[in-house]
Parts: sequence; C-alpha cells; structure tokens
Amino acid sequence: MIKVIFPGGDEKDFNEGSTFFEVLKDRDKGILKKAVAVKANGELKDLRSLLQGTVSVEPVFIDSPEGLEILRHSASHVMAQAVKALYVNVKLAIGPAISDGFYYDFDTEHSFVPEDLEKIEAKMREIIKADYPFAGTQLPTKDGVEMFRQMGEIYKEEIIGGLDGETISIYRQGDFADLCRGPHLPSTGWIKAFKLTGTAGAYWRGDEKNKMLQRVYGTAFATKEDLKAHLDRLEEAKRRDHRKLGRELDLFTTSEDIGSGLVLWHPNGATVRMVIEDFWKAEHVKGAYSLVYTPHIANVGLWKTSGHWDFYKESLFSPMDVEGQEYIVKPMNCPFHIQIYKTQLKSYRDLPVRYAELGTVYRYERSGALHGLLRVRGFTQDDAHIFMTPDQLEGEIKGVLNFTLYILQSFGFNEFDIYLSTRPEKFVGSLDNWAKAEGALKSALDASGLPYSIDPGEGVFYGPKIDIKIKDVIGRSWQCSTIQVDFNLPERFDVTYRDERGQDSRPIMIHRALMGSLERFFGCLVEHYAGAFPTWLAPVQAVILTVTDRNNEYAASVLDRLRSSGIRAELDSRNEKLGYKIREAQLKKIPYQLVVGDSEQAEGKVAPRKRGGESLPPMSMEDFIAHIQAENKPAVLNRG
RNA sequence: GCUGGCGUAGCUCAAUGGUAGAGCAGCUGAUUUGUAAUCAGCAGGUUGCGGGUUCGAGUCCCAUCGCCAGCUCCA
Repeated sequence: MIKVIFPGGDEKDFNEGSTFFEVLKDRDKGILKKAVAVKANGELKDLRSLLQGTVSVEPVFIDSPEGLEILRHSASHVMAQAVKALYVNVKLAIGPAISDGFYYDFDTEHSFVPEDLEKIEAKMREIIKADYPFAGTQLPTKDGVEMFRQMGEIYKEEIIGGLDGETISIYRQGDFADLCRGPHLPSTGWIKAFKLTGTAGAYWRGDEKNKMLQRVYGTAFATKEDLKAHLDRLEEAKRRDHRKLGRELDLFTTSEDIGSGLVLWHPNGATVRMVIEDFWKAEHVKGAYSLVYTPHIANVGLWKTSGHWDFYKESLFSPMDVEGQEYIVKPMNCPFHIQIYKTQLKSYRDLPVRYAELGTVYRYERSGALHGLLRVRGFTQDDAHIFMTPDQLEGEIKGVLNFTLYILQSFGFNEFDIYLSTRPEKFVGSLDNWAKAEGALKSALDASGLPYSIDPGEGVFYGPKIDIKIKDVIGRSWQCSTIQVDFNLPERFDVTYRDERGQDSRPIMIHRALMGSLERFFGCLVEHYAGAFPTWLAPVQAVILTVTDRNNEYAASVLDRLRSSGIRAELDSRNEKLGYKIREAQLKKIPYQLVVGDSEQAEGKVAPRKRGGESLPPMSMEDFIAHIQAENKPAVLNRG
C-alpha cells in the first residue's frame, strides 16, 4: 500500500505499482486534464513516475510557470527528434526551456534556413500526433556514456563526463533518446500549441572559444489562444520598435557614411532630448549636485592610472598622436570628475561632493553588439560621482536610490526589476569595505521597501552595485540605472579628504547613472510610449489645422500666441482637406490638433482634437493654453 | 568578433540570368475643403560599394561596407 497525501491534507491509499497519473485520475479527472506533472514531497516528477511509500502530491498545471517549463522542455525534445529524423549527421548539444520558449543546439553541416523551420514543424506535428509516451529510465553512468558514444553524441558524452553520480537519467519518446533530468509531459500528444521562431548561431557551452553550433528557437503554450497572444505581443513589440518609429517620426538616424553606432539626433528627437536634459539638470541642481563639463579626449595616461587601459583596452578607440603624446576619446567621465575634486584640498566638512555631467563617451563596441539606440558606440551618460566619508555611504545610497526612482517615475516608468550585485571573484579593495558597501546598498534597498534580488558575484571588480531595470508597458525589461560603489579609483588617483583629526582619509566614491545613457533611455521611452510621447515630452505639442486659407491669418496669430506661451506648436496651412491634415497629425502622434475654421475665427477660439480622437469643445486661447500647460510637466510625484 | 539572413527610388515593396516597376512621400497644376488619405500631371535609380562568371547580372560567384536575428561582450 502507498499512502498519498493531497494538498489540504486528505490522505488516500493506493495499490503498489501506481503512478501519479493513475492517482490523479482516480482522484479527479478534472485535475488530470490540466496537470502535466506533480510535485511529490516538493520534487518535480513525471505523472508516469511510480509511487513509493508515503508521498504528498501536488499537481503541476500546464499554465503554471513550472508547467510551461515542462511543456517547453518536452517540445524541445520533440524538436530534436524531428531534426534527427530530417537531417543526417546531427549531434545534439543542449535543449532547455527558457523564458517564453525553448531552444535546442545542434551540431550539423546543414545550415538551417527559414524553410527548414516549416519542415521541422511539420515533422514535429507528426511526432505529436503519434503521441509517443515520454519514458524516463535510469542507466548506470558507465552504460550511458557507452550508449551516447555509440550514437556519436559527443556533446552528451561530455555533459555526462561533468556529472557525478552512479546513474544518469534518459528520456525516450519513440525511437529518440536523450540525456535528461526531466520531468516531461506524459506523452508528445500533450503539446497543443507550439511554433518555431528562429535560428541562430550559439557557442558550445556559451564560450566563444568553442565551436559555434546551430540553435533553433521555438515556443510553446498551454493553448492556441495563449500562443496567439504571445505572437501578438511580439508583433506589438515590432510595431513599437524604436528603430522603426525613429524613422517614421523623424527622431534620429545613423548613417553608413558616418559609421556604425553613431547617432544623429534629428530636430524631433533632439527636442525630446532637450526636455529630458533640462528636467535632469534642474532636478540635479535641486538635489544639491554640482554640474560640471569635461573634455571629450584626454591623455591616455589617465586611463592607465584608472586601470581601464588594462581592463577594457579592446573597447577603447585607438589613441591619436598629439605632439608625441597619446590621447584617446573618453570611455567614461570618472577620472575627469576626480581631477576636479583634487584641485582643492577637501575637508570632511565639504563632503559629500556630488559632480554631475551629461558626459558623452565613446566605446568601441564589437559590431555585432550594436543595436539601434540601445547599444551604440557614442553615447551620453547622465553621470554623477559622489565623494563621501564612509559614514555617509548609506545615506547617500538611499538618497540616490530615491532620486533614481523619482526620475524614472517622472518619465512614466513605474515597474522595476532591481538587482544587488555582490563581490565577484576578482576584486580590489578590502573585504571589510566590500561588506560595508554591500550592507549599505542592501539597507538602502530594504528601506525603499521595493522587492529586489541578489546577483551573487555579479558586481564590478571595483565595487558592488545596484542595477535597476525598467519595465515598459508591454512588460519588457531594460537595464538603465546603475548605482556603483567604487573602492578602486579613489585609491589609484590618491583621492583624499582631511578628516576631523586633521588626517588625510580616503573618501568612498559612488558612480551612478539614472537613465544610463540618453540614447538608450530615449530608445526605451520611444518603445514605452510607442512614439506617442506625453505632452511634456512631445516634439510638437500642438498643430494648428486650417480649414480654408481664409483662416490663415488668424491661424498664424494662434501660432504666435502658443509659441510665446512656451508651447511647441506648428501650423499646417497647406491647401489640403481637413481630414488629410488630421490624418497626418495623427501619424505624427501630435498630442493636440487645433482645428481653426471660419466659426473658430469669428469667435476667437480654437477647436482642439486630442491624439486619441476625442474632440474638445471649441475654447478660447486662454483656456486652451491653461489646458495644455497643465500637462506640460511630468506627472506630479512625491519625493521619497 | 562569430553563425545565419538581408541590402532595388526618401519610405514600403515588385521584377525565370533577357528593356528596373508600383503605392506612398516629393514637385507642378486644378480644387477652398469641418475631424484619419480630392483629382490630374511630372520627376525620381551606376539595384550599398568593388571585382569576377556570362553574348547578357538586381538575379550567379568572390571580397568589402552596412543592416537584421541570435551567440559572445557590455566599466
């Protein structure tokens, strides 16, 4: 007899030789329909696993995160089976579930092209239709190695070589066998909705020194509806792509003649950037930062002192010769701010010192890493460096964290993924300082009340950091803000302050960027708003549309009035129908379209139409200006 | 940088190895128009750049630049 304990504490006895499959079926056919596996004593198991002794079981449903992972992992096995059936000389590497889908890495002579995906999908449908059970078995490790060696699966052999344990676990479906821990669906027929989404090269074990394998990506969902919703989300992401919108809205371009990763900000994009910069500067002044400006190039000795020459030489642009001295374009602003700090002897009374700069830097990113505005070679960091006594560290970090969230929320980002990255294997500075800094970052995060996760060992060599990823309206994450403690530079540049006892002490330094880079942040903003910027950011806030050219003179006076009130307005007095002008203004995503015809002119009014299609009643200029000015600023927020 | 794919008019896209085309945008004219496209005409190209194969190349081959997806990297 086997005793099974169900969620809620119900107990029931089953016969020897039962499986979870039978147990759940026996208990509730409804559960069986949706359960794809079980948690038995907290461990994930196949429904086909045999029961032993006393177990408490919990069904794992297909639409839960764990259920989806099992579904996708099973789909990756089916894909591998299909690929092995269709192509010769295919060696299997790994095929895990990932967020939103799965992949499998293959080593084969054949290069997968889009048409292959359809062939593989068709084969997968055959396998699914055949409804092969996923059968898990244990093999002695030695036999497993032998089995995969005979199959020519050198990667599997290598993986087993890295495992310890007496036995390995194999899963078979039909004539296909794979090394796998499981669990899996009961059978291939349980896969109801899947799609292969692309191919790509990927290094074996993720190391670029290794052979590049061919990866096929796919996704699978519990239902066809879920799959469709996912594919629709991808389509929506395409529609919002900042590179596409950047062209359509005439925000920015890059030019082959200029070079990769170097951005041209067009008037519309530059206007948004100006609003961002003005807001950023004003808030920093309010926040007791001192704004500074520093040069774009400097003697390479600066970077040798900082250590970056050794650490990041490959990503620096080559030096240029200046009267026998080597200069480089700056990859970062820190050493400049340190030089400013060091021009005067600092007292503990002067600290904290906060230098902020919209500093344009250049990094030689590898060509394949470039991506629209999100990864470029020339960009402007919204940088600041804070020099402080060790006692001030925690307070400063709290201040920076609150400031960061305030700025991000001002731009409409309200959801974040926050990470605390701790000491890596290679590091500088004392263990004591690291512990102190990690503690300070942690208590600032705790005080914020925001959820965060810890990324162990992911800090930079010179100090721990907090990274904030912003989530856009369709749920994608973007790494923008970073708050880093630095023990390295103050040491290397011999930065000091005179303490209470008249001794020279070493200040602690924080690097922080709230938006990261203006380029990346702007790209995120474009996608977040799908190009429909809120009024305070919109390149053009209102466009005046005349009905006939009888209204041109009045319309021009409306334009003057708006512009002198500080509103970014334009006039469309072309000889076109109103509907045509409205359509164009809509496509440009201008927040307000002001219709001006004979009746508005007679009454000295404008008839506003909002971007969303809503028409406001005709109103006087005063009323409209008051109306739009109310929106001409970031959403009001409480400073933490 | 690596693997694969793609570069045709300002944009979106056509064109079996056989005369490079359409829509939109642009320009000119007509039209004076009321809440997402008025009509007509005109112009627009060394098919990314450079080689090669061929009687003939947008199309096939090589090289190069750029873009896209992913990998690696991201102070």
